[in-house]
Amino acid sequence: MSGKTQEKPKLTRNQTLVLDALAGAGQPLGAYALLEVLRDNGFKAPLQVYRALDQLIDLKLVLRLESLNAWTVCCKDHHNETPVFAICDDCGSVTQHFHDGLIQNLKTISRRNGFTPDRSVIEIHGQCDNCCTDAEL
Amino acid sequence: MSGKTQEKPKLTRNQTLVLDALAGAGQPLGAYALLEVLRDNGFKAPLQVYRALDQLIDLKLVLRLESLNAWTVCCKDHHNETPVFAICDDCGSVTQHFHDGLIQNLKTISRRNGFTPDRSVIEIHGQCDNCCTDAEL
DNA sequence: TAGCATTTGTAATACTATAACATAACGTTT
DNA sequence: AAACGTTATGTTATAGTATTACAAATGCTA
Repeated sequence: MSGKTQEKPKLTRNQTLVLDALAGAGQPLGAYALLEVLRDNGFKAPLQVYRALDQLIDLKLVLRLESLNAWTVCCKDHHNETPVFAICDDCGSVTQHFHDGLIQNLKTISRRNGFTPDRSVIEIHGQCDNCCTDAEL
Repeated sequence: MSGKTQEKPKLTRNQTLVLDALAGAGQPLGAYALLEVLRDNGFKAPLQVYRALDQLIDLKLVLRLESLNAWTVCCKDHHNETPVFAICDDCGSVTQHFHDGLIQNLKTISRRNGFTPDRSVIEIHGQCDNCCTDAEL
């Protein structure tokens, strides 16, 4: 408990359950995987998951990985920055990275083309350190 | 015509049909939209579309828009570069852009984290020039 | 507590993608 | 041309992902 963690503007029960499930998983989960995880908590239908996810995304607490059809918790202290996801296609691990220059380049591309950016999807697929090392053996 | 257009290493019938349908659409199409377009040409099942798309992607003639579940033709003369897609959430128009610096940024992020990149997804959502102008009225 | 907005529950359905298996077309070697 | 392996195709069924529609419950606020 360091300082002020007033991120949560009082989440509802379902939102809290979904957020905790994602945080506990340590990796992105699909909607139906979340549903299975939360059955013990009374979840019975996909919509309960999808609704909570939509709201958590609005609150910038959760991010969607478009190329995986999955969701993950937003990186602490970076709730207003666009993340770059590095997705290992071998082991499924996903890491988040932040790079100001890259975001500036996206803005430059947008401006040059008269495009008004709202949100960006940046996902690198490949192999993580562990899996590369394994492959060398 | 102009010069050597030896891009096509002899496409099969279904591949040609799908590629032409995408090129003719002028915007990304979903798999089932393609299926409808190609029913007159004998297409009857989604798999015919998905298989042709997979092959065209391998040939780098078609690209998938992950956040739209749709596909579009690869920009001429850029078949080996990673595109940045600008997607208008109002009118659905999609444009492709190429930016070396941005790709370098992705490589830098990867290298710093011991990640070996294979393919990247870069999609900006927002409003295109036309739709921004309309909104100002 | 009455009224209104938001959240939740539930069932049904729509949309997207793949598995499994049979058949046909193609290329190459004899 | 016949035999073979390979690739492409056709077809049905099914798996995986997401939304619509409507009813019921909850929470806020006047």
